[in-house]
Amino acid sequence: MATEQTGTVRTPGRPRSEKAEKAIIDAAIDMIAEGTGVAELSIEAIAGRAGVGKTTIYRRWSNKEELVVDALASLKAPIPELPGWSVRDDVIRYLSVMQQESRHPRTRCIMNIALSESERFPHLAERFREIVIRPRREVLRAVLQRGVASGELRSDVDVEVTMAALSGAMMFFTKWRDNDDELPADLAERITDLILSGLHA
Amino acid sequence: MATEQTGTVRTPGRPRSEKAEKAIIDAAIDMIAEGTGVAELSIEAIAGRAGVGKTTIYRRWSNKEELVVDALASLKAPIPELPGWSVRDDVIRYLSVMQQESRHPRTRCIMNIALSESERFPHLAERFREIVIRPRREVLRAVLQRGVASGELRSDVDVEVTMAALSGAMMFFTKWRDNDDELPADLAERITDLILSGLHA
Amino acid sequence: MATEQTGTVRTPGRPRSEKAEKAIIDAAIDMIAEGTGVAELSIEAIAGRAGVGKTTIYRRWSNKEELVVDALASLKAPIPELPGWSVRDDVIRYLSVMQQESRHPRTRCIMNIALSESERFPHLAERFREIVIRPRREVLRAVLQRGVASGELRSDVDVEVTMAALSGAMMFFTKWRDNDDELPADLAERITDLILSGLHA
Amino acid sequence: MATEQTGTVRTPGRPRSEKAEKAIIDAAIDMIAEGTGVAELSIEAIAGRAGVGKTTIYRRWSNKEELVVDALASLKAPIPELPGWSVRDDVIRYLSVMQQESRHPRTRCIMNIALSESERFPHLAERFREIVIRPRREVLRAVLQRGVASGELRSDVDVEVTMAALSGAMMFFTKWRDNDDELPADLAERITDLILSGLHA
DNA sequence: GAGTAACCGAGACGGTACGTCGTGTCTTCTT
DNA sequence: AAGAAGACACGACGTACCGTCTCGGTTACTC
Repeated sequence: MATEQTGTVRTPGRPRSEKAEKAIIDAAIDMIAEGTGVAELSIEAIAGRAGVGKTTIYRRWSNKEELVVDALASLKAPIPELPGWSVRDDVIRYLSVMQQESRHPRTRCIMNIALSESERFPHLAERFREIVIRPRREVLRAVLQRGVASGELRSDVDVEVTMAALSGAMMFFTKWRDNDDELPADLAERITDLILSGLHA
Repeated sequence: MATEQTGTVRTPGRPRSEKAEKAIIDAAIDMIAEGTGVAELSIEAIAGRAGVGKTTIYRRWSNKEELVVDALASLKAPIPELPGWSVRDDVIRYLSVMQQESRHPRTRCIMNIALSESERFPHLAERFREIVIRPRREVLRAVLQRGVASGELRSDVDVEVTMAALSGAMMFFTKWRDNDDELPADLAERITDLILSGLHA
Repeated sequence: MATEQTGTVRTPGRPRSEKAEKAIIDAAIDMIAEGTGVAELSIEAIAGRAGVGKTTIYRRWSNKEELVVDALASLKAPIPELPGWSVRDDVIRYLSVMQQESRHPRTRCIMNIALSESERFPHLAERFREIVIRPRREVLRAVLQRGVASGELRSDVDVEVTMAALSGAMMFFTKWRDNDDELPADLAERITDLILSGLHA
Repeated sequence: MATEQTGTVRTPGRPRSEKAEKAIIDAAIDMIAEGTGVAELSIEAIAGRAGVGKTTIYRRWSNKEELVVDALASLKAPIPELPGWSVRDDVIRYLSVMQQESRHPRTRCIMNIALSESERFPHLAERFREIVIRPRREVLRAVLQRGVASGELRSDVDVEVTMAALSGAMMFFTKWRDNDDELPADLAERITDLILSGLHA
């Protein structure tokens, strides 16, 4: 939320309508999800679609950025659950889910917004890091650390760089391959095997 | 160029001024390089700075996108030259240059524009792939293939995925690390050693 | 007013600023009065001088015409008061005032606009007829009818044509005489005597 | 013509195309006659319709005004011929023709342009006076002077004012009557009788 | 018959104004 | 005091003409 509620003291006057808040966020998300470019995602259009006055939006968020940040937060994609049988299996599953998600329209939208607007709106990048990147990184780090602990991976593995290599390889391949190249079905496996090949104990 | 010249037939009327074209591109680049966000990069501002009428811009490019694409093309960052002594040295140098470039303001701007606008403007991503990604990929691929040929790398190395892992690790680390983490000085080495460790013959 | 208020029902939302409306009209009048041709009387210039956004103008008037019509209406030149001693005296006075007015810059401007734009903007002619021509015609008609009633004029006088002859003679002489001819000082008397000479009882 | 030919000395170079000149004037007249407002009568539109470059127009006339003036000149409405039987008959015929003309579309256009643009373009008024007003005035003056000479009119008639009263009455009635009033069929007779009534010897 | 000089059409040039749209702020009445 | 409605000043959008300027090509006269 853009405006914090200080303590539990009840402010005087009419309380803010939660319905309005929801309608605004929903309208914003709908428009993002419909592929409306971020350029066309005007405050006026959101207000119109939400059936809400512009004031009601600006009372809550002072920028389009802050609104988008909050809309983004409500889209929190589910974090993959990993069975934990082996490092290789877990990493493959992690990357597979990542690849799958990149096809799902809603996730695509989050990614697009996050990537395309993060430069314009620094808060947005920060928030994206916080709600999308960090939780996933925790999951992946846990997998690798478990592998070190279990002796499946060498004890001197550079965990941070390994994570970057795994996620980065998938993202780079997905986004910057030549358009006419198709995305290999076994990409997750190939990345995993390549990177883990030197890390086994 | 936005308008192609079909053959050598001369169109009637006054030819378009190359000077104006250059002034427009230069103005656009300057504004991008000064950190002017793409949002503030208005056609009117470009026209004003270039000392040119708006019509002269719209006569050549029908969109801000097309103009930015062409401006981008003229920014072609230099491709790193690699000494070729060993795969490890060349890859480290390649990644180091990549890391250095990401600090240089002009390159930063290209990257920012390319990343942030590529979703809004599909042509832009395509052009960026063509003039920035592809040439660098060729260089890196040559290094790896030379390594395979010389026996420095195993003969069954998955070259494409390796390239993605190398570049992706660097990009991911650079862009999505936590803000308070500092970028390690020996990042290029660490990435290289991690990924090549399993690939040596 | 461009937009009529139907009844007393209050429209929702912020009401239109009467101050802005006045500033716009004033700016338009000032520019007209300063001799700014109607061609140079651009909406942007009016907005600038009135310290008002263009939208605020277009919200009220959809055309330059409608704005000019309303500006004109607010310029209503004063109608001459006639002492009523005799038809001849009153008519002479009426025509003299008409001649005087044609020299006063503000009245000149109304006339110029009305004459020069009435063909382009039909509403303008209608409005001019209504607020300038008609009231004066009433005054003049009253004079002539009083003359008939008092026996000063013949009872079969063609009042409408007489009025047209009086006003028309003055206008025609004023506008279409050769440029090097000077306007005679006793023009009002000469016209009056000429036309009334055949109408005395 | 806007540019004068000094003497008969032949200027060097290719002579100006009379065909182009005619095409330009014709295009302008056509557009005026079609009721195209003077505002829409753009130089570019004239050039386009005439199949001529803009330069060819600007080489001959430096303004839209000068072009319109020349176009106007080529529209010279025919001067009424008067049988000369009696002053009354001639004046009635003169005014009738004037009234008829005001209905003919081409004449209407001349009038409209002349009236509506004469304030913006002073040359235009001057030219209109010269080619339309003055010749007609000569005809009318001749009629009145012949009447004085023949004894039909009093010898002290104020000829100039009489002419203004006759023409002015007709113009005023035609232009400024209330819209719902119809133009009386016998208007020319009524004006004539009214004004001449006091002038008979 | 080769120059030469002004013409021709086409159309690009730097400008100015157009009328529309979205921004973030404000002002009104209603809940 | 928050709600919706909508007006406010501002500024960019993309379009249309303005009057000027190049282009390659076309006449007509002069040498």
